[in-house]
Amino acid sequence: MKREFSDRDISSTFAKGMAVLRAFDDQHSRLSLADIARVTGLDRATVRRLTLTLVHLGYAYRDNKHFSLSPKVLTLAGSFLRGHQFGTVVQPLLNTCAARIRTPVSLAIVDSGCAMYVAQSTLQDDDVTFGFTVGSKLPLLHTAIGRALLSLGGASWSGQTVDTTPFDRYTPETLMNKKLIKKQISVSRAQGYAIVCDEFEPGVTGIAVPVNSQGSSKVAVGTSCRSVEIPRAADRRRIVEHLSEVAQKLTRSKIFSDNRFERYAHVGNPG
Amino acid sequence: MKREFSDRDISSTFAKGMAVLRAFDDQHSRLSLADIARVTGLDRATVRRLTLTLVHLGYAYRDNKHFSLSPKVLTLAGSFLRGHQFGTVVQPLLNTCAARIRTPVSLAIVDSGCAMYVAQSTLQDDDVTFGFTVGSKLPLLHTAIGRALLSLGGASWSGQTVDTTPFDRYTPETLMNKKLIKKQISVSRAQGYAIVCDEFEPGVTGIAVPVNSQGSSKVAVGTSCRSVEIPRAADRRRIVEHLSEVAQKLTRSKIFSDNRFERYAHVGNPG
DNA sequence: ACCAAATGGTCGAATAACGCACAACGTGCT
DNA sequence: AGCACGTTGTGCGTTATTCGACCATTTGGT
Repeated sequence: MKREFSDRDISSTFAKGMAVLRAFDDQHSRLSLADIARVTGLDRATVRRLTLTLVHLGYAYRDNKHFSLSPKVLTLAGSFLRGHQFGTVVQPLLNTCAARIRTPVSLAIVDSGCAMYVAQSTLQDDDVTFGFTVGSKLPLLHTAIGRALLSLGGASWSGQTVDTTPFDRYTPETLMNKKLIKKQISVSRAQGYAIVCDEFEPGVTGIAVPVNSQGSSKVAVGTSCRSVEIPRAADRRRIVEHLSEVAQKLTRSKIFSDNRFERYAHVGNPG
Repeated sequence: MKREFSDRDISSTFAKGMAVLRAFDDQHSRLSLADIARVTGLDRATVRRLTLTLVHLGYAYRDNKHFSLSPKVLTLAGSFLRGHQFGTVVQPLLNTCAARIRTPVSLAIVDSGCAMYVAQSTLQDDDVTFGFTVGSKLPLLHTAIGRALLSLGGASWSGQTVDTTPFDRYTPETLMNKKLIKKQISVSRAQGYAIVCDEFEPGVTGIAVPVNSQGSSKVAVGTSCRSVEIPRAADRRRIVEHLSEVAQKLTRSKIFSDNRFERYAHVGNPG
């Protein structure tokens, strides 16, 4: 019989297991087997086996008939973070920048149609918290950091992304016209930074700067603050300058450059 | 034929896939297929299929004959963090505490014989960085946060852990005598905090406080600073007080309480 | 208390994955 | 070159996993 999905080089069992892992998200941190089966669309018996495997390996806990992720999943993220020197290089850069501009600074990349935070320096003594963590996803089209990411890469790519990415009206200010969004992205590309007011969260303004990563990976660094707190152009310029400094240092650090991200297989074989 | 490993309720394929994921650690962020096979002890053909599956799903990148984790693995951690309200509750607590005591504050749990960081507030404008991130693992026996964790749970458990956990001599100050380590743990248990000088990193002192989680999960909050910077007992007391305040607030927040962590399967079936 | 719907667990036939053995290729060494 | 070595890729028989169906219990409604 034929395999319905892909070649022999891909293990559907493992793929299903990862789907089970991903079934746990922000809103659904406690799931029953039936829940997981519904979310993933997999057979219930299969879900049961895979979930019990997860418990057996220590990546999930069981509470009678509910399951939840265990902290052990953090080890996977930690390997990535330290392997790419986030602890020693990236985090200090974000920290000092956040201290200077007095707002939380985040680093994001593009992941499957979203901007995803990969590092963050929250402000100390900050009463406001947006609740974002490493791994948080934000819309690409209606956040400053998203538009900074879109301004990397050519206009054809960003235009295509704008055309194909669905989005909601998050606030009354959300730009719904794709043409206007593209215009804003090209403005951001020209001026070297993106600023978005109240389009995603009411009363919150984001400012972000793309990181020129010398390669094809798309990285941006940005910050958020209350819209009322950046009235003057001088303040904005100061923030942009500090973010740009971080972006430059990241570029020079080569952490994101060349073939560490996104590049697939650049063979250099003679012949 | 018999199964060599466990029942029908566990999928060895999925378990092997997770082993491949874990093969990538701090030191080895770029691995070839043969490397992965060696590290995991799995068959090379199997490793090849599982790794290609990982690439197919977007959790890993391929660079000709080397593989590395992709940022997508952070989504798994993010689900855990936000699902347990780390962004909204835990992080602000750590941030304000770090600002008050002016040293980085971390939250750790016990994970397979180690203390593992699950949250952290690095100090802004800090020139020193230990390079730890979420998911970092530290020894349980020779760090303050580890001994704070050991002071939770009974003396029998901590004693057994001390007896069975292998360790190295990290510095000249590292306590090598298990009896003395147990003594230190019981001192920590009595006084409500742990302090460890120079035993893991030379010149670095750690102070940590256990979080009474009302359940069986083991959580602790701690900080590190240069040993020369905490000469006076008053300073230490101040740090301990602030850490204890965080611990109390975490206890009251119930994030770690009852059966969210560590509890396994308390079945209530009659008969 | 009753039934209906949903859930967790189990079994067997169909199917997918494993692990072995072998081939192809690139690399370094004498 | 020639050889030894390490690595990636591929077939095939054996083994494990899946999927559907079937109970046993639980849950919720009236």
